[in-house]
Amino acid sequence: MTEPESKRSYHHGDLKNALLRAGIELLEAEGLPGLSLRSLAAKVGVSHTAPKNHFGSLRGLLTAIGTEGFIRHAAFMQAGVRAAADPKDRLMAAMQGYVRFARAHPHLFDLMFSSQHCDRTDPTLQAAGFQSYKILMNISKGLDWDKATAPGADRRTEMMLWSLVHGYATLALSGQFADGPAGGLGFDIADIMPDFGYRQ
Amino acid sequence: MTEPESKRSYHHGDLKNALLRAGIELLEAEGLPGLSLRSLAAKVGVSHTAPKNHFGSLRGLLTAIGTEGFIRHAAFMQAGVRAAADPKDRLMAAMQGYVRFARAHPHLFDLMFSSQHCDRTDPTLQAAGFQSYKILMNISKGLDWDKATAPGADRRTEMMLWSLVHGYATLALSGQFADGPAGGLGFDIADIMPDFGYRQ
DNA sequence: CACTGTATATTTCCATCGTAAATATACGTG
DNA sequence: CACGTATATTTACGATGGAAATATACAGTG
Repeated sequence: MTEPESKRSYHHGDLKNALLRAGIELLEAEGLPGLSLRSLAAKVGVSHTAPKNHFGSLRGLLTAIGTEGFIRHAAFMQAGVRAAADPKDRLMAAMQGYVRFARAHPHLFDLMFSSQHCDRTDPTLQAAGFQSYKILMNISKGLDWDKATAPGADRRTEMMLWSLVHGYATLALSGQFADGPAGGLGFDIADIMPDFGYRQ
Repeated sequence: MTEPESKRSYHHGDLKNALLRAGIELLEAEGLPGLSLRSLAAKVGVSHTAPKNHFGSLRGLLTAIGTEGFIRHAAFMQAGVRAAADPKDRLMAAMQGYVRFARAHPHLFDLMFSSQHCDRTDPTLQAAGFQSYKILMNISKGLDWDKATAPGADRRTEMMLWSLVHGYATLALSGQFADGPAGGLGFDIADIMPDFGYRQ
């Protein structure tokens, strides 16, 4: 009774959001190959060209889904950060949130960073991505390491931490840590994070 | 006159290698979307179903290309390593080779790590990937950091370094470092690598 | 209320794609 | 030479994203 879920005859009324929600569901259930304009339209109950009015093209739809992905991604990072008081704990919480999201929503995570499927020049997508980055940005301020006094230290620190956690998440998802000599599994992001200190 | 490049009538003679070479060319020239069985077959001058005899399917072809990618990737890493005598220099050379390859062959690099397009259970692909990993493995031995005495220290060190360099390469390729507040560019992998020491 | 412009959705059509099945051709081995 | 097999081709099919023309409903304006 709160939402207009009733069947409209011709005009859907909330197609854009419905496509987004159903699109994410399809993506997480069947992966990217299962998410076609036609299968999505069928799931929502519209013609396969209806999405074009709202997203322009498949690429546009995927970009919108990627944007929503970054919003949820930021929420995962922020989750443990609030509770932590110590800078070190906040950093660890953000990193673990990053990885936790990747593990919980692997297909969405892949899509978000795929310039293959997303239009990375889209301002909305960029803005959403920056929200995630900003969390790491705030948390990495004051981190002490050998380049903390070099020119552009803050930017360096952000890039170093982001690279580390993103690489870990990516490699873990693609099963890269599993092969190797005898299975490299069993190590969390916390186990491979240098124990940086904080100054001030 | 060394290679049998002459026109054969029906049987190509060296189709498998020809498809691999032309496939990599197509990939680097037009990206993954441009590399279709049909466009590739046309480029080589055979029917679009000919590749099936050698690779089974498109996925099989892409997996073979990914394998070749790892071989070249390992060569890029190894390139600077030989010349360097100091452990630190060798580590830096390997890392820079990793990034240099990603920058020089972005589409190939993407494909190699894409479980979307490659069959990651393929033994040949896994073996090739492990060759790259082994270079980093040898070089990271003896690296000194706060987890160098923890259980499974070697494995931790490998994963930490691999995550760092792979994350950097991936994020750099997807243009992720470029957006943010005012463009995060201008920092090489050397600029964001903690200055680890070596023991012994 | 009637009229009209616009946003939304459908229908139809097309080029491209990967794959399967049946067929053709050449090679190698006896 | 003959025969089996590896290699290529031809033909056909279902699925996909997109373009274009058409239909339907909505929102103002008179």
